[in-house]
Amino acid sequence: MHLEEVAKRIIKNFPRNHKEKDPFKVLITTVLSQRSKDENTEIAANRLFEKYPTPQTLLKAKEEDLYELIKPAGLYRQKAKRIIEISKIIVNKFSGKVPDTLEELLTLPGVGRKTANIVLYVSFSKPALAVDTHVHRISNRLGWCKTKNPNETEFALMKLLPKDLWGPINGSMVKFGKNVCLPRNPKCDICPIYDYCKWEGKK
DNA sequence: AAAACGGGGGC
DNA sequence: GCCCCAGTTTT
Repeated sequence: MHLEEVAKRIIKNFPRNHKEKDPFKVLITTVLSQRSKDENTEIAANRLFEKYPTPQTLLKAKEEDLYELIKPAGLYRQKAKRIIEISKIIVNKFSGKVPDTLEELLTLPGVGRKTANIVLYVSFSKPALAVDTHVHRISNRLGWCKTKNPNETEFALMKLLPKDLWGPINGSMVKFGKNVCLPRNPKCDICPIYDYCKWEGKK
């Protein structure tokens, strides 16, 4: 089976729907999600947006006030500082709109390639690969690439897959990574692409 | 390339 | 206590 067909099978088996598309909420939620579990991220994001739904409202927020709201996501001091700073830059430099290019997004504090690419794909429907540890690990396990870090994986996957698959395969791989292709004890017995995996460690 | 950053929650 | 968690920044 061709690599592209395997990718499509992953996408079919682990579909990912992004309900929220508002660029500001996607951006801030993704910053909150860094080094944090989904459930806790969601609690933090809901509490934050209930009080501060836009960058304009966040301009007046006190850092200490954000601590309590976003605490469940962890690293709350650092994140509170970044969220306020991001809001300032968006309002003052980008006329209140989240920028829609990789270069501009990367100028925001706490926004790296992974976070920027999520915004590009989810909110602006642009082809983008947000390569995190899951996508990195799985791409290498499958034998799609031999890369040292997520950055290299991003460029490897861009060459391997057509643009219209970048966003979908990314999200689906994360889901796959959390449900089946786990870092430590992968559930190879229920893996839908077991036959196409070149990993020596597979069981 | 590696270390620092710096916290909640589960076990 | 120790580990993981859709990372980013600094050294």
